[in-house]
Amino acid sequence: MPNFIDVIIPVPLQKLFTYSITESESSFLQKGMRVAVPFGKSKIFTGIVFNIHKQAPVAYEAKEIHQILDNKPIVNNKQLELWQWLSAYYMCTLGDVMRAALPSGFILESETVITKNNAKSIDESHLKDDEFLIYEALHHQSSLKIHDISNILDKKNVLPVIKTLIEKEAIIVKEEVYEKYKPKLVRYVKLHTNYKTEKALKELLEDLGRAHKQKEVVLTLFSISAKTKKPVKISDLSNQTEASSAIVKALIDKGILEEYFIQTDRIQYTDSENEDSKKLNHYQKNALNEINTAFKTHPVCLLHGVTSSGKTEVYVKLIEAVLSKQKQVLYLLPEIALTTQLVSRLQDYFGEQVAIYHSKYSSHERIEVWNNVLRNSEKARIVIGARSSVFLPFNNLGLIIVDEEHEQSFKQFEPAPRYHARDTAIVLANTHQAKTLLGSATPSLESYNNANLNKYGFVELMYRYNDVLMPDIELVDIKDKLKKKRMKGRFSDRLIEEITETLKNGQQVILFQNRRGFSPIIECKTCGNAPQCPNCDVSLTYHQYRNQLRCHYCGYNMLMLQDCMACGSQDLESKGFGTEQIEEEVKLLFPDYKVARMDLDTTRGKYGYEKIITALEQQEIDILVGTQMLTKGLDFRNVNLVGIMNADNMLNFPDFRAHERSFQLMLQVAGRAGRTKERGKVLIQTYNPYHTILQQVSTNNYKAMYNEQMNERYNYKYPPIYKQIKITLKHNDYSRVEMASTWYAKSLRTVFGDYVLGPESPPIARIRNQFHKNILIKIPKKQSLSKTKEAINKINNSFQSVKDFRSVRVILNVDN
DNA sequence: AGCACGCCGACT
DNA sequence: GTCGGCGTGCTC
Repeated sequence: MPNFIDVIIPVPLQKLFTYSITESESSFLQKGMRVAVPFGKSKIFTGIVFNIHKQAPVAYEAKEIHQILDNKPIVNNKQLELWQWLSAYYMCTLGDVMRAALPSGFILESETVITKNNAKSIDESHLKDDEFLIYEALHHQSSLKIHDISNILDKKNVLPVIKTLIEKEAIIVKEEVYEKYKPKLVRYVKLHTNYKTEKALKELLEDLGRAHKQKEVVLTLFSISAKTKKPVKISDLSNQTEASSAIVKALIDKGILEEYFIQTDRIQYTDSENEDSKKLNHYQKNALNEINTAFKTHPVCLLHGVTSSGKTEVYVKLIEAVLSKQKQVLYLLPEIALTTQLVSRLQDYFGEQVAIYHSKYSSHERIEVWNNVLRNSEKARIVIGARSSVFLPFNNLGLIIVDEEHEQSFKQFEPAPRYHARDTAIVLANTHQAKTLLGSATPSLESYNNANLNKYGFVELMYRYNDVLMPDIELVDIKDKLKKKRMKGRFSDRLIEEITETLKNGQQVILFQNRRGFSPIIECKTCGNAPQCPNCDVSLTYHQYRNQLRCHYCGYNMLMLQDCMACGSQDLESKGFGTEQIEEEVKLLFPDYKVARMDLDTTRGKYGYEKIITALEQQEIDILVGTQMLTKGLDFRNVNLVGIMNADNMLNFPDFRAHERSFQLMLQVAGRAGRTKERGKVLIQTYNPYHTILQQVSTNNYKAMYNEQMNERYNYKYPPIYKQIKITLKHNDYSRVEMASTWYAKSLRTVFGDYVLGPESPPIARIRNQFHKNILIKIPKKQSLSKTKEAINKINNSFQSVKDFRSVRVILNVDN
């Protein structure tokens, strides 16, 4: 009886694909192994085995698989369960989930390799120019890839040329699959076994008498191995002898030395001294007990702990308890918080058992972490990671901690799956019967609401460690200051006073500027024209450090203009409020102090972020100007003043969560001030000091914010009162999206009536030359989510079958 | 998503 | 006359 497998292919198709396998393959293969399969006309893709069965497909003949890629499953059943949930809940394909879940090194794709057909001699004069160029190149190189050919011919569409060459039987093409992951091998040397005897050794050293360098290398090898009693790395050897690798190589070639390889992990953790975890204070102990009690009745618990309350120590105790039961722990953090002190703190406690997983890691490093988790290895009992670490192959998870639970960046927006890592983590924990702890100083309305409804357990930790007082928060009315002429640029007299005072005391200052959407733009003073991005409906922003105008949406850039594009006037003015401007102004106001800036531009590169942090810690920086990045998990002893340059631009952001987010952001930044005995100071500059959010921030009144915002959400039917799905349609032809979105919304209204909003053009209607339209579906609590999605899918299918609409891209975003 | 097939404009 | 543009349809 024939055997078959259903396979997930990493393409956005809502289908599994069936391939036929042999009897022996069927006894070897297991769910979760990778197979290389032919897909389409010529390509070979990596698929994950989802099902093994004997039901032959009826409508087509199944192809045979190309190759089995694993000995053991690399994805376990619990993960496949989670993948199915993700694909259903977030309305994307299993292929989308697979792409996001696996480190890219696991997903092999075939490459077309071209070689010369030696079986046939070709009259080169019959070849056209392009054909000749390729044929000629094959004389020098035995094989070429598509990419090489594009380079040789200097064009991108090379397939027709290859086709004619095949017809002329000049070349042969085949598909080759490369394993992308290669274990890292380190080169070691030892003396060749021929010279193991003392006599042979003596002769060797005599022979080398005149080759001083080589003799030195051999002697150094002896001394290193005598000292360390360990294998000797080639790199160490050539470092210590200052001999070039050529000399070592010569010795290897002569057969005097022998090289060999040992496989190592790319990520190595050196410091093996583990610290004991700290003793908890009274409040922390209480919190820990309450969490444990909550876990008895609730799978999820929310920990509302103010900044500096010592949440981390509580986490550490919880982790210790789970580890002692031989279970795994996942510690989720927003991406930007991952490069900070917190990670090293956890490593101090748990040493080698900590593995880190995030986007700055190379694909190879991620595969190593993946394999360690899969094997439940000692090296990855605790994974600290960004949102994608919910995809790791845990098999015995005991606890998930979602720190900074309120962070919006846990939700992925592009590409699909548009999942929320916090919510996914809860589902993941459930499949393992594990517990989830959500921690935040400013919980999301969603989680706080769930705690209020008793869906989650709830624990508060409202006392700062060592009884440090909450910073004193002062609102500065810049409208009033402007009227009274008490502003110097963007700085009010109050802010300048406080900065001066703080610096005088030898303390540091952080200035926060939320740049989002309010970067400096250039405006002509004569005609008011501001240069626009040719691909998007936004003004270009000015970047001083490269003297460029850039678009934040598509990356378009041009050299800074000398004169206005519209009227030619040279009177150009930079408007707006970026970190660069602030930095410039601070430097002028406080020329005797060191000023640094921290934003996307200055933290590029693997260690850019760390460098600035370290400089601040070492007090090489007096004033740090920065964006959101400043808010995450940083603990600076000597910062006593935080200035928020302009609170209004975040409050006025067009998003239903803008107020909630402003509150969270401002309190988080405020938390950076005064973490030691002395009480910190926070100044918030605003045009509207009577804004309720600002009042709530200044009194640190989370509950007031929660109640008021929930009221708003109720009135305007927003989450968490209603569930929400956003549908975005994109096309480069405006009238086409217009028509398509009207049709789409109308169909939705036949099912959901008034719960459909739109279509509406977003504030930035065109990005990368694509026009956007948004439709919003509100889903009341009592309405079935799965039925709703079913209906949407149905409408989506009929939409796709309208010819004119097929080219319109549709993006479904659940819980946006 | 890729990739092939197929039908219309700007070049030798 | 061809080269190459991208609309349309399919992938086990």
